[in-house]
Amino acid sequence: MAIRPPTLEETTAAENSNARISEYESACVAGGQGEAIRDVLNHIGNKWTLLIVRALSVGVRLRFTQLQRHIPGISQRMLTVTLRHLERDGLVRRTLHAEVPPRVEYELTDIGTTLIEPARALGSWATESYLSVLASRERFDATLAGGPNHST
Amino acid sequence: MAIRPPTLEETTAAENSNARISEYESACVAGGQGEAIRDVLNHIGNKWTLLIVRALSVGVRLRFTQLQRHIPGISQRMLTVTLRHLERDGLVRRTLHAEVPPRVEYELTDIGTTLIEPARALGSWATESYLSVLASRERFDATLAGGPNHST
DNA sequence: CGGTATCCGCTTAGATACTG
DNA sequence: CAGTATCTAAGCGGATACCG
Repeated sequence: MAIRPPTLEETTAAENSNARISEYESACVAGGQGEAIRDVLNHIGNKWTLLIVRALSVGVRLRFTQLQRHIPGISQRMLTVTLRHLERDGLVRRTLHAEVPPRVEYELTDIGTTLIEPARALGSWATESYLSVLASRERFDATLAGGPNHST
Repeated sequence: MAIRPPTLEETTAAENSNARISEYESACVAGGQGEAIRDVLNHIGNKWTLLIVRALSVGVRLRFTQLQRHIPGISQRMLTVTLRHLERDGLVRRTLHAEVPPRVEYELTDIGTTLIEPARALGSWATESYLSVLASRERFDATLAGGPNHST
């Protein structure tokens, strides 16, 4: 795919002749990246998915209870649900060993492994920008303390 | 930060001596990246944020209505709400021109600009993996059609 | 051990109507 | 033009209890 953001000129042109839509834009909407991005974000944007991926990203298979220890605060239910979603999407492989007591192990699939890099990039960004974001929020909230009208 | 995933040996060691927690793990939980990641994901993981960032990533200031045209399907309300969040977090700058009719322009801040790369990485991953994910879902749903018990 | 089932509250997002 | 206000439905996530 050779999709790239439009240049300034293209953007301006698209704005002026309101009817035309650039390749970039059409790629961002329903048929193209928009749907994929939104669909993917609906899954990896939830509370636990990236944390599970990070836990599995070391490349070793982990059992249910091990995962739970790796992700403090997650409930049994949410761990099950999130793992199920990841398995359904083909990002995580679940292996049930028919023993007593049962043993279930989880690992990233090949596709799941390709998520590690983007996820780490995002995680790094989050870590590096977090202080700045927190500071900005404080400033914003302090400024708006008086009026409900944003621009007053 | 010199945080890196633990090696296999470290992980195994951590599992065995259940009490110890590796640097990587502690960085992933509440005090460290976990909070930042979750907080950030709560914002950028919603339905529209990344689409807005992408629209603004071309580096040109866009007006409210222009943004709305760039992101088909977004409602006035959701555009307002999402932009407000981005502004509060210091990722987007809002400029109100005191004219009649009013003109408001939005652009990425410096920090907002640093989000472009991770966002694009994630977007690319989404686009490239989407077909595979969809296929996996179909397989998963077809296999489970019979029984509610996952492992049966 | 590794789940499932149920209930319930909170947040998100869409539709609609109104405004400086 | 660029919002705000209100209402509502759906989804996400937590707590608890029970099961193979």
